Amino acid sequence: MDKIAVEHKWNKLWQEKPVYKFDPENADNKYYVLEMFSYPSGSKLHVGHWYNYGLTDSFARYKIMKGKNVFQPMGFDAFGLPAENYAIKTGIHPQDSTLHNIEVMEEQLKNIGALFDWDHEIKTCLPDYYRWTQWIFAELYKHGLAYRKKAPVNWCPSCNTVLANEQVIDGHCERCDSQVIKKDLTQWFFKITDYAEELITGLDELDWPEKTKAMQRNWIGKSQGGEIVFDLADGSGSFKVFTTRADTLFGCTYVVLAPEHPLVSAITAPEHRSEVQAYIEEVAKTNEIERLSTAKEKTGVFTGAYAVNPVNGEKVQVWIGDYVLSSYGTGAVMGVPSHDARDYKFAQKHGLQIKRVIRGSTADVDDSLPFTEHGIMCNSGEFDGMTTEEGRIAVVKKLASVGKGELKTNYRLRDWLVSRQRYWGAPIPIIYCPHCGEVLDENLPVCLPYDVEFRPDGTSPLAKHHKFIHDVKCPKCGAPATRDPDTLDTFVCSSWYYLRYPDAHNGDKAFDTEWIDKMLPVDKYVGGAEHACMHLLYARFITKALRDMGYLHFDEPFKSLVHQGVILGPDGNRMSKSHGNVVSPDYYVNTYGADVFRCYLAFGFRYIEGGPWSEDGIKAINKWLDRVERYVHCAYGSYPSTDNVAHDERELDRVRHATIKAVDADYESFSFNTAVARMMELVNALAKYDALPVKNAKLYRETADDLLKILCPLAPHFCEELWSETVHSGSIVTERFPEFDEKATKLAETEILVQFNSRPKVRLTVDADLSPKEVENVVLNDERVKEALAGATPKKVIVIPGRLVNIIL
RNA sequence: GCUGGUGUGGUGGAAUGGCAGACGCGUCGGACUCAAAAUCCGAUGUUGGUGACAACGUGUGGGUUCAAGUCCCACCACCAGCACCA
Repeated sequence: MDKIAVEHKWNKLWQEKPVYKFDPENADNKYYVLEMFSYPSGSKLHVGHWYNYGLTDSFARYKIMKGKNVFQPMGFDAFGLPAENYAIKTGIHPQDSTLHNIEVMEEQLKNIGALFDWDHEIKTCLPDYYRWTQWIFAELYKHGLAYRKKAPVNWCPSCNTVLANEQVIDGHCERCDSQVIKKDLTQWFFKITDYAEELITGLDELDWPEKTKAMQRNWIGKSQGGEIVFDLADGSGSFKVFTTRADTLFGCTYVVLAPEHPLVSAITAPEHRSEVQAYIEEVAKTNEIERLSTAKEKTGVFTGAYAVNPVNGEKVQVWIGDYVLSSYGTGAVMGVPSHDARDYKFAQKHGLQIKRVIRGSTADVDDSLPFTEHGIMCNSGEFDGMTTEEGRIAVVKKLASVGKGELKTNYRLRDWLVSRQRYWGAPIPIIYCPHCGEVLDENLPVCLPYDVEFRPDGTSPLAKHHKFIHDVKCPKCGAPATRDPDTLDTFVCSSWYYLRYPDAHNGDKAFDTEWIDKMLPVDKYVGGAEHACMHLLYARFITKALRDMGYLHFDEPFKSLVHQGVILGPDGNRMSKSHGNVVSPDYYVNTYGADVFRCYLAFGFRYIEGGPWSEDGIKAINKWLDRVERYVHCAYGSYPSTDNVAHDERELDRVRHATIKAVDADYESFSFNTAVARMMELVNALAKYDALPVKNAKLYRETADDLLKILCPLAPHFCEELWSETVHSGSIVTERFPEFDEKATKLAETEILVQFNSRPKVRLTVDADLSPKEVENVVLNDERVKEALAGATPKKVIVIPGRLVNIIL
């Protein structure tokens, strides 16, 4: 068969007259399969696209054959930096390059032969989509989940512009290499922290890879402890510290405030002022990467002020240090050098007192300082003898009773900064009025103007578009006003696209609530693991926020998640132009065809693992499909029918049923490599059978038909061709996946291994349906076994039906 | 440092606690052929033995069990993510 010609033929026929379509009338039986949509880059589909889209399509096809009403849409995450950077380099407008790239990619995607539902296609850069992205911003705003505040951003003083984190390389600007500094700018945030707790607890019920759930838990960083009030010794005020180890409070010998802490300038003593000032300026210069480096020495300066340890009234020094983060907890920590490695270093360096208050709970522990293990409290007054676990609660409760503390849970998760000083994104629908201030623009879409100077020169590109910024009146009072010049992070676009797909052409709303309540959640979501803490977290947040607003009624967007592995270059490195190890699918697709390429990707790797590319074996897959073709032709050739069923026919039937059973389970669990292996075994069985002089044409044909059906998800064009070549009418694509007969998967007789004291000794064949007791009898009465026993009486006989018998002497 | 994962022949990779290495690749041998390609058949964990066979063998060291790649404990290596989060 000329596989490539055959693929072209069926591709064309299927596009003219689709053989499968999602049926909206049958939503009760829906199965929503979703691959993470792709960024429309200028280059061709790479191996990773094929791996993700090709094999997930095989899964979707399997589900269709299992009778599911599968919905598998496709679209493009079309806003974003690369298009804009490309425009800066070449002068080609992002909209033009993006829409062109999408056209090219649509064609390429069709070559895979996947059953994407193009009627529901989404392009996030078009107004009929981003209009609703803006609507989501508006709804979040109305519900207090979108707000503006000053935040530190990466600022390049030479280019005079804000940089995204990815554009900061080792603390320097990627374009001009000058040192990046932190600058406070007013930015829009989404209040994802309101959902921190539910985003953690919700993970428990999700069928997601443990790794990904762990990453999200870690990212959200729940931490239970207490806030403790320290009064200033001079009575001029107080501040709080957050700690998870209140049990060590008696060992607190100093406290450290973040340099940005609001109290710092007020409490600094005159003789320390110049030193403190210099330190704060020094800190402002260092970038965040350096500041947060664990390797960096713990620096800090004394403010000259003293605070009172509320649990024992002791006076302790107040320091400032850059290792204390203003954005976490209260921006202040207590220093307990005896029981915290970092505090220990700090205290040693600055000559601060070290006071032990926890001892080991058993004598044999190494209790040298700093002692960071759990143990028993000592030197802690009334709390002496308590375990650290009891103490960390008891101390806070005691302080709470006198108004000096409370139990508190903190999260590491920060609110989501969504402002981007970039052109190619969805404009933020906010208007600034001189009289009314910040006003939401509900007249959507706020269209992104085409004629914009997007070369970076220090301000947001949209800020220079006079008409966009100024041609607007305040919706409240009608006064001349201005628009927000920033655009939304593209992760906002991708945080809700799965909700739009089922209702992609709805012109009245983002989606119909009743309809998406039926269509969601996504039943199987497949994409790269690199999105664990970004896209996958944002999407969960947006779903929960929309649920609380009443726009939908489910808690999680993606019930079941699979990460495909990464196909590396032949050298074991990630494929990249700089490594020069990029493998293009085109050569293989043009040489062997899309089906062979897909089958090879299926067979060569564990799907979730991936691995280095190697073309060894792609020929073997090609050869194997040729064998399939040969035996299918053989089944429909000139062999006479006969009812003379010999042992080997039963064996063929057994392999057939066992294969259907195994392949069914393999598709279900994305184990495509073993699915192919099982099918190879079936072909081997057909080959043996073919060699027999006596043939049962009916069984042979049924087996060949079944083989084509179970292979169809991985090689749809190839199987369709053979299906139509033989006597069948209609498409194989929508045939039911064959059923298997459990009884038929087993042999009538099985070989069992007889072990003596767990060592293999004798093999014998017994009827498969014997009970364990009967097997034991047969074995013990076997001549060879008797001989081996030599009259000895077994102490114990262990029978594993169908497998082995272990005789213990 | 923390979290998660991985570790099996020359190689990609299989194994609900029950005969490790399925299925392929590669290699070796053979058939067909004038020859080659294609195709087909056979062998292929390591070591010893002509041999039936024996011993060893799933990163290392212990343990549980009649039985461990699989379960438990301690470690090593590599990969990924997070990392001064109080």
